[in-house]
This record gives sequence, structure tokens and C-alpha cells, in this order.
Amino acid sequence: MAIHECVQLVPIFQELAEPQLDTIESIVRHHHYQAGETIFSADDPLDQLMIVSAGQVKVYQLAANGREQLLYLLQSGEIDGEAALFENQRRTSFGEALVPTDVCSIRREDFQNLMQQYPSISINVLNVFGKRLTQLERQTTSTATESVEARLANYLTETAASLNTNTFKLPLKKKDLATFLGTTPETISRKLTRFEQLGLITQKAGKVIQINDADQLLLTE
Amino acid sequence: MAIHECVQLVPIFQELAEPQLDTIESIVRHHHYQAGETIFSADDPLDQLMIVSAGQVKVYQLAANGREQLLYLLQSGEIDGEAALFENQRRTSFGEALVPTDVCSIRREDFQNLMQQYPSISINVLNVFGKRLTQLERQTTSTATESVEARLANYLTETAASLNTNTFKLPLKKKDLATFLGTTPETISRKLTRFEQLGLITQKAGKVIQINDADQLLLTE
DNA sequence: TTGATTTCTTGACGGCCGTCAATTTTTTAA
DNA sequence: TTAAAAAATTGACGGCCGTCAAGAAATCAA
Repeated sequence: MAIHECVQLVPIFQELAEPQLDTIESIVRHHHYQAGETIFSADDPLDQLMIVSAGQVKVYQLAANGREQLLYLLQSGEIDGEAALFENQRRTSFGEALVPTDVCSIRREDFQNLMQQYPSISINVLNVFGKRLTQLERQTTSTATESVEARLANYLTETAASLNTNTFKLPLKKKDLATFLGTTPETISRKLTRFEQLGLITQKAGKVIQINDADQLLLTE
Repeated sequence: MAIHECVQLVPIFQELAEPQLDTIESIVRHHHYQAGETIFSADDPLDQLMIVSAGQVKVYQLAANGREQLLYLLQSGEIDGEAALFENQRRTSFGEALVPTDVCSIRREDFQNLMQQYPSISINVLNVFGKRLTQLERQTTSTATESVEARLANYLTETAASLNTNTFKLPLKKKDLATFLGTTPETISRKLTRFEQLGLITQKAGKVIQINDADQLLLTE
């Protein structure tokens, strides 16, 4: 079994050498979760940085009215717990394993020491946060100003682009996709059917979508 | 005139001593903008960190359909240009002075050097980003899942809480408030009238709002 | 495989809120 | 102060999309 199983694949530790990775490994705690299991909940004290070393984690929030919002779908190598950097901060989001998942955690104090010792780590974390901020800004703008149809069209073309193929399997159930896009499963069904009737996409078995005309899809309003 | 006029009040430079502030001052460029003037636009190369030293800056984004979204209302001491930390990143947001405003800018390369030299700076920037992420996460959840009425009620009570008073002047025109909350000026007018009819608030001259029952206001759905 | 459970789809209905337009109020500038 | 411009209010209307419900399809467990 690899010693640095989780630590060595994480982008934020990229520049570090072997002995430093050993140090980190010694203060990291490993956890395993089954699909569907809760990794952290809103009332947990927020005192750890989480690193997803294998699997996928849904991170979502509850609104005042009880509806939930999927914020991130963390992949292997991604981190969560940005607010873990401050004192007296409480978590407002929930984490749930989407598939069997391995997570490493580092206590806030330890991570703060690490950043003091190896400044490259904080620069790397800054990059992660910057990208996440940019993404969230776009998402906020999108949900606040665009129709569900436009948001779904965007999601489909972006997913296709990131996978570099026109035919792909939706990585989420419709219910999760709905809470991500700020809509309902019913509406997603209807919109996909409509896209298909317009010839813009083709729906195949097992959540597989084929995009026929990405340009036209994006013109949907 | 104070030498460190802009640098010394910025939280991210807090721990630094006089000689270090001198260094920073020497690489900072100062700008002044009139109310309504554009500070940066979407196609500007994103190669500077902006520091608002006096005044207020509206930061907003354009959606694909042309509608705009107000993301931040930067106050004195706040920064913008998080993505300035990466290479090859293009700006997607616009900045506009809301009142006469002073801004300092630091070139990306200089700022990266500063962070290398003084690690406390990157820790401070991390704190700023963390808070902004938390705020954006809540905003995304709110616009995606709650009604306009609930969002407006939230905005009013939060503004009152942050100002520590029940009577305050709206810091934005209704049009800007609308693009912040993801709605229209007309709807805001109607909702405020409705709140007043319910006895929850009182509207006074000059955009002044008095909150009569914050608890009941938050129960609005 | 087979039944049980979850997920998805489709229809009907209604409310929230965006749009357009006209009037009133406030702000701005000379 | 006064006229012009900008902002805000109010009404009418309609469409998007959320909700509820029922049936179909897919997934899962044994």
C-alpha cells in the first residue's frame, strides 16, 4: 500500500518533496465512507480541511425554506473546508459520499502550521479558491438571470466540453442535477424532451446524452 | 498627506511594519475615479490586484442574455481581482465607481513576489477569499431556492443587523438592488409596498427603511 | 431472474414575477 | 429655484416553471 496514497495526488501539495510529504502524511487522518453516507453535516464544528482522495462527494446547503442546493461535486484530489481557516466559524454545508469514497482530514491548527512552514501550500490553496470563486460568481449570475432552459443547455455543453466528447453519461441523478441548477427533476425531464424534439440532443439509455448541435443549444433562452 | 494613505488601512497588509509598507507603497499605483466611471471592464487583461482605498465600487457581471448581476459592493479596504493570481485568466466582471473613489493597483507579478516574501499576506488573502466564498455560496443557494420576497426580506434584515439599527437608508438604487437580488425594480417596489401593508416595515423619505418586525419579516416565503 | 424500491416521465393547474406602459416622484443640473 | 432627466410606482397581462399526482421505467437486492 502506498504510504502517500492520499497526500501525493493532491494539487495543493504539488511542490513538496518526499520528506515533507512524510510530515504531512503523519498528521493526516484517513476515513472511508460508503455511498450515501454523510461525511460532515451543518452543525459539525468546522475545524478540519477535507481532502477527497478517491470517490466523489456532493456538497450541498439547506436554504431557509428547506430546499437544498448542490454547490460542488468534489472529485478525487479536491478539497473542502475553506472556512476551516478561520476561528469560530460554523459549517453551513453538508457533505455526502456519492460513491464509496476515501477522505483525508487535517486539523485546522496543523494545516495552519503547514502553511506557515511551506508557503507554496497557501499559494496553491489561493489558486483553488480563486477558481472556485470565479465558478461560483458565474453560477450566481446564471441562476439569478437566466432561464432554467438556458442553464441546462449551458450545463450540457460545458459537461461535454470538459469531457471532450459529444456523447456522455450524466454524472448525477436528475434530482441532484435539479438541486444543482436550481430547478426540479420534472422541469429537467421536460426540457430534455424539448431539446430532443428540437433535434438539439438525443437521449439514449442509461442517462446518456448525445449533443447534436451545441451552438444552437446555447442560443436557447 | 499620508504616505501610506491606501496601503496602511488594508486588512491584508495588517501584520506588516513600517519599512515593509514603504516597499509596498513604492510598487502601488494610485487612481482616482468619478462616480459612475468604469474602473475595469470585462475585456481588460486581468493582471492587477485592485484595492479600494476610498469610496465604493460596484462589481457586476453580464449574463449571456445581456442582463447584469451585481456581485459585490466593495467598500474601502476591500480588494478585487482574485483571479489576478493565475496566468492567462481573463476578467469576466466589470467594476464601476458608485461614488468618487480611490483605488490602488498592484501588478500581478509584484503581488506574487510580495506573497512569497511575506507569507502573512497570502494567509490574509485566503481569509478574504474564504469569507467571500462563504458569502457567495449563501447567495447562490438563496437565489436558486428562495422567492424574491424571501431574498428581499433577508437583505433588509441583514443590512439592518450589519448597521446595528432598525432604520437605515438603502445604499443602492432599486435598479442596482434588483440586479443584486436577481429581480427587477418593479418587483422590489411591489414587495416593499406589501411589507409595509403588512406592517413589517415603514418606508420613509429618501430610500429610508424602518424595520418594525424583523422576526416576522424573515418568516415571509 | 423477480419483486420491490427508487427514479423518471408526463399531464393539469396555478402562482410568482418579468415585461411593457403610463404616471408620479425624486434627483440632478443650470 | 426651476426645468429636465432619472428613478420609482402602479396596473395589466402573460409565460415560465413549481407543485401535485399517477403511471412508466430503471435500478437494486436477494
